Amino acid sequence: MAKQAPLTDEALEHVARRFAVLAEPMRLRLLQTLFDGEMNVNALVEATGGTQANVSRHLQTLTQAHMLSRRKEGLQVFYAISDPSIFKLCELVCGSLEKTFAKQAGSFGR
Amino acid sequence: MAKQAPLTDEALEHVARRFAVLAEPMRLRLLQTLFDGEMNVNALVEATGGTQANVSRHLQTLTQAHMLSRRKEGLQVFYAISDPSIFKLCELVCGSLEKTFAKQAGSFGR
DNA sequence: GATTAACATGCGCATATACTCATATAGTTG
DNA sequence: CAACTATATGAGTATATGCGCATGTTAATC
Repeated sequence: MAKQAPLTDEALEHVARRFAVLAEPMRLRLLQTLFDGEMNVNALVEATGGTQANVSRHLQTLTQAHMLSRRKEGLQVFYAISDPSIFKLCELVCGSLEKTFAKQAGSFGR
Repeated sequence: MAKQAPLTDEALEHVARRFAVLAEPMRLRLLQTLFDGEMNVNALVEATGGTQANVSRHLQTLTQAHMLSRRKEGLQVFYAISDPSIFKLCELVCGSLEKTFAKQAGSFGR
């Protein structure tokens, strides 16, 4: 654990943007679905229950954030998680949320 | 590492909300400032350069998300990081961003 | 109890973004 | 080249949220 140097304003904005990408339930669901491995858009549409247009947009956002990789094969496009830190991030947040919920003892709802 | 069970829609929304709280540069700056330990609002206002009203609002958001603790002492209110996972979260994202920037070789700016 | 200090909050505005619908693009097959 | 499939994208709308300004609230001091 090295001592943290304060981040510049620009760095903070980049970090914030990265968190913002993860701040949408649909994108999290897509990531979660991709935990099992590469998938094409249609499969993701069916797995998540979203519309094709919306899923496509979120996949674009995730790809631009360098969290997903994009591989074209004929008519289909396959997406896969390209940033392993995503797994740990989700684990961390889930673990932290479990503790919070444990404290609140099931009485969550804002 | 246990196998990940798929999260419910409700759980996904909670995770998303948590990420959303971290998706603002000003809130990240506040957290970063609080890495050194407890501080009162005035000190945070000076350290971050924000307005008092804005800092207060962000502190409220962070507290409601159970990331900060709030301690009142006379006229002053002291805030401190109450969720240790925040440190690891920031480390993870920063590390991941460094890799991304290394690939882009400094040519970031959308 | 009036004044002052530290912090919180109501309100309005501006901006960002998620969603839907329709349409465009790329690639395959007849 | 026409028809079809898989995916992407432009336009419009609705909602969320960050910010500034002003004001409210709580607590200490005179």
